Amino acid sequence: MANSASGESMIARVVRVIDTFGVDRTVQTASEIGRRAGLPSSTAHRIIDELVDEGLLERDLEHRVRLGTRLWELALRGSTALRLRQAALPHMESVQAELREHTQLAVLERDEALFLERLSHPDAVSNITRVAGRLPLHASSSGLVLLAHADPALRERVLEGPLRAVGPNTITDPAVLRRALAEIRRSGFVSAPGSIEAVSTGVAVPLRDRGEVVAALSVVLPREAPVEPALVALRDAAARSEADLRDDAPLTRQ
Amino acid sequence: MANSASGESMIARVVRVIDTFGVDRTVQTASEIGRRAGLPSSTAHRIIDELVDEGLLERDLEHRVRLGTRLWELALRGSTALRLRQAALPHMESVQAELREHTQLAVLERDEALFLERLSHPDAVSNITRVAGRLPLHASSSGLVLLAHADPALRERVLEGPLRAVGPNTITDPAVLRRALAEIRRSGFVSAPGSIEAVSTGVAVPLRDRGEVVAALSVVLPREAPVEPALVALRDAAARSEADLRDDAPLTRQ
DNA sequence: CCCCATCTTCCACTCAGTGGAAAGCCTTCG
DNA sequence: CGAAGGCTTTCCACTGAGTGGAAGATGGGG
Repeated sequence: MANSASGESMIARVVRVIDTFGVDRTVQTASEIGRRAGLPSSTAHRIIDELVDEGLLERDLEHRVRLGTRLWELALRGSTALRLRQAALPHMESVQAELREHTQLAVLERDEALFLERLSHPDAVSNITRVAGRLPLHASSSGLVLLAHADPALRERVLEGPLRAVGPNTITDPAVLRRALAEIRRSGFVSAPGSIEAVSTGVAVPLRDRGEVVAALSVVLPREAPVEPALVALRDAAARSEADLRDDAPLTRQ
Repeated sequence: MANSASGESMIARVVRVIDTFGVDRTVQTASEIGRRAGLPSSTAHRIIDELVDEGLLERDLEHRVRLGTRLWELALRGSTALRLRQAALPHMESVQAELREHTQLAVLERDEALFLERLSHPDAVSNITRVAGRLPLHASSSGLVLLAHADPALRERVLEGPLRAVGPNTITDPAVLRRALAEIRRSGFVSAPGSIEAVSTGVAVPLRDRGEVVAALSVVLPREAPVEPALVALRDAAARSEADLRDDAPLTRQ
């Protein structure tokens, strides 16, 4: 029966195929991919064959399939994510060298925080954040900063939605969250002890491009560590990153 | 007329659309994308609309189109590129801090070197390498290492192809290149003064995963700088990165 | 040797996708 | 202020890219 019984498009199917891969699932057989993507086996094989031909997926000698390097290249080369990371990375390195803690860069993706970069430090407290990983907006310091400066319609949707606890101190009361977000906008930063894990405090500041908040820069401190030095370092790093974004702007203005 | 007059697939068209973006072209109108991808305007608009719906592209309020953050996420989350970068990044930072020079990580992509990471240093000499950028294999220190350890069939194709000069000292004689590659395999590193730019020397070593060369780790030094300290630092970084890859392996063994 | 999972090939069938045409919108320029 | 040009949106008759079940091949493990 052609085309698909469900009426879905080829693009939707390709996204579902690529979406089956994750940090914890970097290699699969074509049959596994098909099952996870909800596709008949012969259809899955055909689509995967073509993605391999285009370099978006790669097959090894045992027929196992991985995401292709070409896909990585296409997705990064002209991306906002790369530009943000390039601008922020040297300054994140400075923060991390000075504070000896995890340092992170996140952006808003739909209704979650997506982490573009995470410089881990062996001295630092345990932290679940992953590069290309997501966390709920209300349950991470980065997410709180992004939510505070987000489009009001999105903010209201998040405030109305379920606010599930992730850590022992995750804010789950909408009224409390609303006040916290207002305070973040006023003060320009957040310090969130225990929002994700009991032993740590996330500290985050906004990173702006032409006045708009485009990312959040954060560190993860031990729970009782003083916040002020981290805040100073983060604000400095954000300011320098913003300057680099401005310097870079003519290049991207096509 | 349906389907396409050229008989090409939807996947091929989507790749052509995304391929129109690059470091020097991060924002375009849908009409520009269509022209560059060789698609009729209405077809281009329709494909772009759907890619936007899936988050692979994003449209701003002026109808300009960028690569989507969702595409970045899908391409990175389960990718070999991310895994290699995560393993290597802390050690690249150490190399860069010690040597105060550009530090790079590259993989083989078809018949070129693709740069996964590049830690730039303000003190360092000028360098054209870009993250998600490519260089010919024979014309960069990273590329030479990757080529030395590549599949023999690929190596022969490169040796037979035109070997264009990129810098003043790029090797363009196949016999000379063949000997250089053999020496790299013997010695385990390359020092390539002027292969890209007159003022600099690239030094690169292989990075292995389960015995196979999966990447090249390199630094770019001033032309007359001593190579030995850089080589020691790179070898150490490669060894530590390889250890981190081994530690990480159970996670990715699904 | 059997079982099971994966992969490959086939093919009748059909609707996702096509692209030219027309019209609307917006910006720039004279 | 109107014209020009480029972009975007909508329409729709048309059709081949894409479908998925069936059958068979392959290979690993018990």
